[in-house]
Amino acid sequence: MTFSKDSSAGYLVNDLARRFAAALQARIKPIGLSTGVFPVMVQLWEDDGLTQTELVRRIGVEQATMANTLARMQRDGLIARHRSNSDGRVQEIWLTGLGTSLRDPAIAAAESVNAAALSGLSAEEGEQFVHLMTKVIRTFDEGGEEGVGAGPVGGDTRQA
Amino acid sequence: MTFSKDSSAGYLVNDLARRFAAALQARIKPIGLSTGVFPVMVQLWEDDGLTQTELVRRIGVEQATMANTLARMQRDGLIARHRSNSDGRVQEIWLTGLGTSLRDPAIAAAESVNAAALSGLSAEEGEQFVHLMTKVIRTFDEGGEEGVGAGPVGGDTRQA
DNA sequence: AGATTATAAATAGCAAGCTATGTGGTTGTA
DNA sequence: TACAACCACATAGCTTGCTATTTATAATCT
Repeated sequence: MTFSKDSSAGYLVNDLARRFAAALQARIKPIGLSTGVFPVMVQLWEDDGLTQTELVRRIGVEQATMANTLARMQRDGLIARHRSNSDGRVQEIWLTGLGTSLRDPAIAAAESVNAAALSGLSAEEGEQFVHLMTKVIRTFDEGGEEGVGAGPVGGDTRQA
Repeated sequence: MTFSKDSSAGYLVNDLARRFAAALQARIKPIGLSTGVFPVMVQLWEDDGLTQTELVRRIGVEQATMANTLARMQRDGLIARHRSNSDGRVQEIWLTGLGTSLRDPAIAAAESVNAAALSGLSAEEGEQFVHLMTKVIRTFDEGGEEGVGAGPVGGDTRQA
């Protein structure tokens, strides 16, 4: 009855997340990126010119969080924002040359973090790990109304 | 080569951590606790009167983070801080009556989050999940110098 | 057309993490 | 004994997340 943190899924997930973030930060800070910016860049490398709303939908963070992140990204020269002509409320987010150029090193950094983190697991265990996390995320998504979660978190969890 | 976030361990861990945190927050906010405070309370419920340094060591957060968290906890009436007589630098952290009284409901809340989150897994899968997370954390700990991580994170990872 | 409602984004303010630095108290040593 | 080094804690300032509210533009409904 002593609530062992060593076997609490929530405790471990939180611990792991901070470790992953620190490891990623260490690798991408030298090229001018940070953890909060990373998911946005990933989306833009895939589809440039998205709107803020669409980024919010895909990444699953709150609109206010996204607005702040984009402001920092603009300040740091990673993106530019243009008002849409068809709808005066909308802003399209476009990568700058700098932003575009960071793609390959940034993705390499992220993949190296994943590889290092999973290096203690067999290939099979690594797949299991990813599979189980996906399953738990799905549980949060489904149980959202009745019980598990309470926020947004986790945009675009469609089953391909 | 499109860096699929759906199979990136780091991406998934981060997503999961935010979901767990939101779910826990929703359950403990009504009793006056928050996610940052929770690990500190767990330690104090186990060993009251610890010093800040000892809490830092056990929880694995930076000293500055702990100082801020403790300040909020004091402001909110969860703890009191007394200077040690034997060493004028040290402060002992003691739970207030309120802080002590929250133990059972808070632990129940945390356990209900874990149960809900893992409700989509079989008992075996749940154990696997916890086991794999522990293993990945150990990898970070070991590989710390040569490669994986870069911060502190994860206090007291002794193998019982 | 005018008033209401809805939507996109920004802003205010807080929590919780981090790095870097400051400030006293303690220790050890020349 | 004085001073240098060390240690515990606090503070400053940043990022990244959140909720709640505001502002501006569309869209809709009499």
